[in-house]
Amino acid sequence: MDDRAATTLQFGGLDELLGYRIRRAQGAMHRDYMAAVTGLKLTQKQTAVLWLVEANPGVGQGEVGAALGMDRATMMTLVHRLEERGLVARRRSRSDARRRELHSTEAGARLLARARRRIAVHEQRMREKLSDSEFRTLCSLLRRLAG
Amino acid sequence: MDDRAATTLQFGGLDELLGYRIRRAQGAMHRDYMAAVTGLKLTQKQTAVLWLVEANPGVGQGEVGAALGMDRATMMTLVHRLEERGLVARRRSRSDARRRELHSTEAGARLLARARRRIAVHEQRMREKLSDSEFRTLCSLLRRLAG
DNA sequence: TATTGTTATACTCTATAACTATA
DNA sequence: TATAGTTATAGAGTATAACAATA
Repeated sequence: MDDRAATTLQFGGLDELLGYRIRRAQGAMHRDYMAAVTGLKLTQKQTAVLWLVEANPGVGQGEVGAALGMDRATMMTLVHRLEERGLVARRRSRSDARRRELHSTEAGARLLARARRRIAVHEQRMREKLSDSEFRTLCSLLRRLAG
Repeated sequence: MDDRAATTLQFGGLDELLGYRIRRAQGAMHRDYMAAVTGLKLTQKQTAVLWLVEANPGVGQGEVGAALGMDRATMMTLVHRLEERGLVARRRSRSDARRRELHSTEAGARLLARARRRIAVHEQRMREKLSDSEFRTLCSLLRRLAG
């Protein structure tokens, strides 16, 4: 018999903080995401980079980083790993030699296609927790918060 | 002159994913949080642990981890660091020697009090982006998503 | 056998600072 | 001078597996 296990945990207001609520929701999304893409070895961030590179062939490394809220050094780590795995290619820009243009490789495109199908299932599973209208409201509020 | 910089980045649907929207919002919250608690050396997670320990003196390490969505090993890393810094104390439970009861130290309580004041400002700043009613809606939807 | 904590290990994200090359 | 990328370094969160102690 354990008194403590039976006792409800007091949150002392922690669970009323926006920061806490978002962190928990992101944690739940992350775990479901990881389960959904098992075996593909693609994190949320890596997928986002691949996704943007495929949608914007030749996009600058820094632009992708800025779009995803990462600084240059963080972006380097990510792109370096993707390049090592042959999922993206880096090319020097002809118009500005400082730039590195990112391109999706065939392997990258194939892997992204597989990931997309898995993510669709994952998104569907999470969205089922809300109505369509609630989903739109949530997205809109999250966008305002991030902006 | 750079064509690319002038061109709007195509998101190709990425920004319509719930996973993406939450990640971006969490990123924004995290950056604002870190700016708010500058100098205290307390991450969101560390603060959450301190907060729960203070609200539940003698709480089990595993319970805190479960409440925050962390597994035992992850929790160990966190508690270990807090203990090293003298912010929490670990004691063997008398009723169940497997358990470790967590207690806040004076230094931990003092630091948490300072953090709380900073976090209140941070929360206020972020909440200003929404109306009161929107804030409540957002919290409720996030809770559903995490549950 | 099941549970709690622990350790070792590994990977990812994150950022700062200093550096190179280019504009 | 300013910008884009790079490298080195460091801290933090995350999880898996194997292990010890205890129930």
